[in-house]
Amino acid sequence: MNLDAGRQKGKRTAQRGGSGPTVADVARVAGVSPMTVSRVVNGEVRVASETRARVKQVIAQLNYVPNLAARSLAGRGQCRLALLHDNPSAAFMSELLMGCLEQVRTSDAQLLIEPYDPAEGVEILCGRLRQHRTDGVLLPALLCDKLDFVDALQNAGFAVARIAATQACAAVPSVGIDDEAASYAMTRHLIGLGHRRIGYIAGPSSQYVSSLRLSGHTRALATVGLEPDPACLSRGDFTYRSGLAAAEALLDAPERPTAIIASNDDMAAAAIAVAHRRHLDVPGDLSVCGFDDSAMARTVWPEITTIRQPVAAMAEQATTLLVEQVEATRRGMPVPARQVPLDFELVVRGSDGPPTARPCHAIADDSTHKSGSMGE
Amino acid sequence: MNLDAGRQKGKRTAQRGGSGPTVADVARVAGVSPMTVSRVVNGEVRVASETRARVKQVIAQLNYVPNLAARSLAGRGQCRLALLHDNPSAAFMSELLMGCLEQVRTSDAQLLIEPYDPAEGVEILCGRLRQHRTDGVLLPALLCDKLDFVDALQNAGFAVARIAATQACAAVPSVGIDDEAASYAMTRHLIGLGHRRIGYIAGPSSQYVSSLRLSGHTRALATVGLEPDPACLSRGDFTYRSGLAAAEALLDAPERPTAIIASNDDMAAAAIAVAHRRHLDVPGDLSVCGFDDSAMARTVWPEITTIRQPVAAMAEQATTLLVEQVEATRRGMPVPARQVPLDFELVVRGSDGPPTARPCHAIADDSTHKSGSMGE
DNA sequence: TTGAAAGCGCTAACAT
DNA sequence: ATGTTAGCGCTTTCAA
Repeated sequence: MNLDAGRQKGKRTAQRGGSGPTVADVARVAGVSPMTVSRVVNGEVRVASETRARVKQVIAQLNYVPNLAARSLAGRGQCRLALLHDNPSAAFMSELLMGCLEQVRTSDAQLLIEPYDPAEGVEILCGRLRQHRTDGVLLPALLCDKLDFVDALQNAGFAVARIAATQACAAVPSVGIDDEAASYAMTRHLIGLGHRRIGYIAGPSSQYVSSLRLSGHTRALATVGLEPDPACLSRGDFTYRSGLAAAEALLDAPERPTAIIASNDDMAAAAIAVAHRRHLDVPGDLSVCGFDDSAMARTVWPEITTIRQPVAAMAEQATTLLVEQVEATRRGMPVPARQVPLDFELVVRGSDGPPTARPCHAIADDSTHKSGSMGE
Repeated sequence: MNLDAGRQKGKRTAQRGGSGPTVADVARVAGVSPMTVSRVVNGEVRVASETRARVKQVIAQLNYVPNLAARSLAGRGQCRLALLHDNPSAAFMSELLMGCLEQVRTSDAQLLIEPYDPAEGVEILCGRLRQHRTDGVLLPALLCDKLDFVDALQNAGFAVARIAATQACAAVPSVGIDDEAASYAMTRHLIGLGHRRIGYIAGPSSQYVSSLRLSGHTRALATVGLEPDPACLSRGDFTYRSGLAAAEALLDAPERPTAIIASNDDMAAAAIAVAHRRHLDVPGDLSVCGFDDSAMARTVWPEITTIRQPVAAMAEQATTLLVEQVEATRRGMPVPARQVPLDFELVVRGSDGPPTARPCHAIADDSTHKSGSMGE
């Protein structure tokens, strides 16, 4: 309200363009010193709870927001994080960015997006990072599974956090879902619908996540006494094109599966295309499920039932972890590498249904089942 | 090298953790005052070219980088930009973000991502923006074509820049490609390949961009004396699903087209799916082209020949424009709204070829034709 | 538990 | 054309 009352005394306040109230303003109104305000804002302990309450109240009343520039100048040195970027999926990157940006803003860190070309060595990369005064590195999917790469980064003195890693590694902080459990949930879902003959399109065996997802599938099968059948297993390399061939193979089997689970959405979309080419109705004649909830899952028709990773949340967590680490290291008290497991979601859309039963074409759009999953 | 030589004299230099050399360091080594260094760094005019050279040299030698926090604290008040976000395409957003971030960093501005739900009124939005002390708003695709919305924002006192706008509007700074020209180029490309019977899947007439793209197509047709044929025109609403129906209609025509141009990639992908369902080879029996170069264009098979908008570049430009505007306004000297036209690219991939000729299945991968285009 | 003083790195506004 | 002075808003360090 009469905020200016407080500002009157300032040497030459008010005329500044944008900035709002400062610690000094708050201090004056609350009748304390700027220092105390600072303490309250930063949640330090040694403040009388009475004082704290009063200050908080004034802060709210004045709508005070700390000036980040000033804050970082004054010491609590802003840390610089680099988001390494080689994952070709724009959708993934986009959501990742949203999460990082959000957290980076509240932690008052700086975020650089650093493209990484595997062709250039880690050495070169480290050089570039150092030039930018990078403190910590955010390692999203794929990249974070190259353990020696991660190692090299750590040895070079950078703090590291892994996002959506599938290789376990206790020495590095990580956030992610439990792929095995998610895959298990998906197959259980299909079994629950009544499917017994389920084709599976696995990823390339060179990627660890492939075996993780496959083993979740196999475990689910086992719960109803089903043995893995070679005729029901086919491999792709996560591209749409490879999904085409894999789906053809599955549907060529003497006894056609009533459902196909692809280990990512691109391959699932390909499976749908193949089904359509053969004039099979999806999900009437064939259920198809994916994994990842990428953009593809919602653009093709019918929309794909899939597993959603909370990418933004993961990015936020990872950023927090990283900032935590950097600040701890600065104070010379390293923290243990935390592993943060996050929940996945089984998103049921229009591409699956009970076997052989007639279409049920009503798209069960977007009703999502929350599904807990605890990593390690 | 012996950077410390310069730092020796400082009261208590060196021991700081991250930060590198400061203006003072540079000044000392160069034998000038900090102010002069500041002037050189900011490219001010009134500096003897000799002095400037010397300072620049020292800057390079010391690897000096200005501390943004200090800079913004000291006055040249960092401006806050909000990127309004309602475009569902993650790929678009992602690239947009990359561009913004890059430019935001070099202009020393702050970027907030502000989701916008059209359901909430502009009023609410403005309130939120003001709370965040927003100076300028970045308006990407779709949103920026709602002229009254843009107006409201300007009237509320925010600087605005439009990205990939299709509605002309001289009062607001904009960057984007010339959709009409791009569409013209695409059709000319197909004509050059020998196609004469070209199906076209337009966007909904409610979006201005649809007519822009359609008219470019029609103009190209006219260059070889072709009249627009109703049987060759079909409409979708930019979704994959609508593309399915539109393509069916086109291919049901008594005289089947030898090529289909869809006015975005999702619908083009749908057209390919329909073609495959009918056992038509793409591009052997039917060429299919898209628009936008979205992720879809490279995930389906064959990969889609399409028009690429330089989204990142657009975002950079727009950010620059916006910062320019905000700073001008602060100094009370408003600048005219600039319209910046950017070049598009015709990206030739595997989904098109000469009519009826046999496949030529060799994917002409990623060879891209630069193609100039001047807006308005 | 609180406050006072000093200064982070930079740049306006005034000297010179 | 260059230098001086003073402070941006905050936090650190030290004192009360």
